[in-house]
Amino acid sequence: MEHRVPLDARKQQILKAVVADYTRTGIPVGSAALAAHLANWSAATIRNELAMLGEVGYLIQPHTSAGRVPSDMGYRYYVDFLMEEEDVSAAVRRQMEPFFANMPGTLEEILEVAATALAVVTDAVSLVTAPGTGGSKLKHLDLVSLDPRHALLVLVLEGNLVRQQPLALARDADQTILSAIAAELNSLLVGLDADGVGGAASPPGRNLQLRRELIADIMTFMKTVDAQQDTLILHDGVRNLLRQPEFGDVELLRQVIAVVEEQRLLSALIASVDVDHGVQIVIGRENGVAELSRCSLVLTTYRAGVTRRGTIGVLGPTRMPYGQVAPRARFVAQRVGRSLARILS
Amino acid sequence: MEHRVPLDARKQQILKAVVADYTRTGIPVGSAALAAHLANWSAATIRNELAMLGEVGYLIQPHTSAGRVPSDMGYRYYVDFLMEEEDVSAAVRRQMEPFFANMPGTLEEILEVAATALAVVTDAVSLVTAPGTGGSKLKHLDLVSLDPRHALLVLVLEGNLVRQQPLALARDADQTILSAIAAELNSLLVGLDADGVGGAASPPGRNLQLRRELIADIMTFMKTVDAQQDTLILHDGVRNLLRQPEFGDVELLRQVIAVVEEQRLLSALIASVDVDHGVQIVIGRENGVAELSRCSLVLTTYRAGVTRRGTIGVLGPTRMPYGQVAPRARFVAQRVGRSLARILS
DNA sequence: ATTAGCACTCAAGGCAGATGAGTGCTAATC
DNA sequence: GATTAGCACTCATCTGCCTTGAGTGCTAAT
Repeated sequence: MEHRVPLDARKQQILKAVVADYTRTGIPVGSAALAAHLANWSAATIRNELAMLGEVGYLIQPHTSAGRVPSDMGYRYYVDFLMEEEDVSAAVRRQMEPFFANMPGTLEEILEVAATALAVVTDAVSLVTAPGTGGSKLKHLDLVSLDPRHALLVLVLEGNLVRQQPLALARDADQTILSAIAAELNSLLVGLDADGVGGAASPPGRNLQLRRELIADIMTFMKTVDAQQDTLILHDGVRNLLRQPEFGDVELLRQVIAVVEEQRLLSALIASVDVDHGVQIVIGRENGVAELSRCSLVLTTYRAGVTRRGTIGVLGPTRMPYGQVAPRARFVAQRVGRSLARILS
Repeated sequence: MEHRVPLDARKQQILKAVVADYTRTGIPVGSAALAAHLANWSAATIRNELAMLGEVGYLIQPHTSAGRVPSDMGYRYYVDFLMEEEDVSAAVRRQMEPFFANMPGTLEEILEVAATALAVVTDAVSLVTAPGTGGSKLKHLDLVSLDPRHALLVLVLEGNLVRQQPLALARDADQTILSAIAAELNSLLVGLDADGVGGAASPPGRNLQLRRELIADIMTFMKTVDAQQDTLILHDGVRNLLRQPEFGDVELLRQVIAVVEEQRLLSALIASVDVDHGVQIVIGRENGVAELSRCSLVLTTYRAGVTRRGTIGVLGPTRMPYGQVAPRARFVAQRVGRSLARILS
């Protein structure tokens, strides 16, 4: 189990063929099948090479009389050195068309549509996180009177993210008062992030106490928004997993679905994605989550405005057509970025 | 296959015992097991009764040498006449506590939490629809300048539903102008529903053209919100299905999950729920969706404010402890109603 | 009307042998 | 020295066969 043993050209070609074949059929591939593909060498030669690839840990033999299957390490080598990305075919673009055609107007809806589209064209589970707000700045605020002692705080944050929160007021205030205060606070706070809001000092005058408390409330709420935005993960396409033969074992499947539905483990995993190095592929056990040891992740990021980024990706069986999935994920990420550019300032 | 054949007391008792046993174990129940429970009669007597219950269609025998399983009709009789609802136990309440304890502030989040809690305590898939807005009224609006030709329209609707939409403006307008217009429109439109907004006439004065177009935009957007709100269905707990032995067949499971994820069929089904007749139970084939023929639905409604209602329910295998699931669904629906009452005006 | 007794049915599980895909090794070939 | 044909060997999978036992329906006794 050496680390990244270099391979000569023939071994590379054979490894690549094994991955290709196994990805397509899902059954361990033997020397005869390979010899048919790679006409240059006989089955016997290939058998020798297979044995060596097995020794260095790139291939696994489920049992003595079976063919070979790529190990996690084998996939890693494949992905790093051998994989060729296919262009996103016209057929696939057409398949996604209906989703993108009437792209809706709000952030959440766009992400949802993207998740669905990506799930459809990758035959796996798609994962989409909302763009982190990472200390996003206040763009506008409003106060709506609910009753004399309660108001609804509405914030418009950088990126046209709208969030609302009901607040208890320290003293009675009707809509007229609230509107006046909102106007004052707008001129005071717009352009600041949560910390900036916390440090802002309301000038003396009418309703000082009330304004001070509202500023504190606004800061708290902005921090909450910043925090929660990062953890939201949409997903779609769980149904696709059920078609994969490797999940014929229902217990295995249950664990995977549990991880996807419960999100906790997933968000940790996704948080570790390197920022925008194209597509990042996490293979099998590399992900460190025991329940996902038979799964791989293909992750990329999309841009939401100038500074913010979200993650978009795919969770599927380790036996996945990486060469197709990666460009499709990137494609959807780009479309999302473009759609967001339309609705974000 | 008569319709709703009446049963004498003993047959009722036996049917009830069959349902109870089968629900617990998941394996067809035979005369011996029943004789142990119902000490009054011997296995032979029970065998006779089972045969008769089979003839009228309440029980099914998977094969000659197997015990009996309730048919959809059998479950229907059970649910209508024999079922006893269990109180929601202290243990279950405790299980839900953490979810309800820090109930969040927005509608979507509350529904999401409810879905999770219900899935956990029913061991099935929970379904939650947002409350229909059904012509909800405008409570407040705001306009935020994005750039001279674009503004973000923010609506606060009855029930503190906040929705936003970017708009293209007919002519340049900065934040000062927009704020002034927003104030005017507020006094003009607040309290009206989509149709009312459409019929409102802006008084002559500055920016009349702009105000008119904005009113049209607002009406269109309100209609969109009304429409989309009704179709949203949250779900959680797909993982629970995988534990049920009846879904050992992966293909069957795939169909169910596909229906849940794709929503179309589901929303039609849920839309047919009678308004607030307590809990409604749809058993097996009754639901009319072929893919869900082995599933049942337990549906109820929650109140959101005075007039609005949403649906909350459970999708699980036909073999489901209806006597437990129904009260738990009702319980969660009540808690949702109460939480919404807090955040809705 | 109920029930004990019994022959009968049939799914499920275990076992033995056949099948065949695929291997590793050896010896021949280029 | 590298390649390859040949071949014995391994072992999962499939098949058919048998056993087991749960559960039945029927008959005759209570």
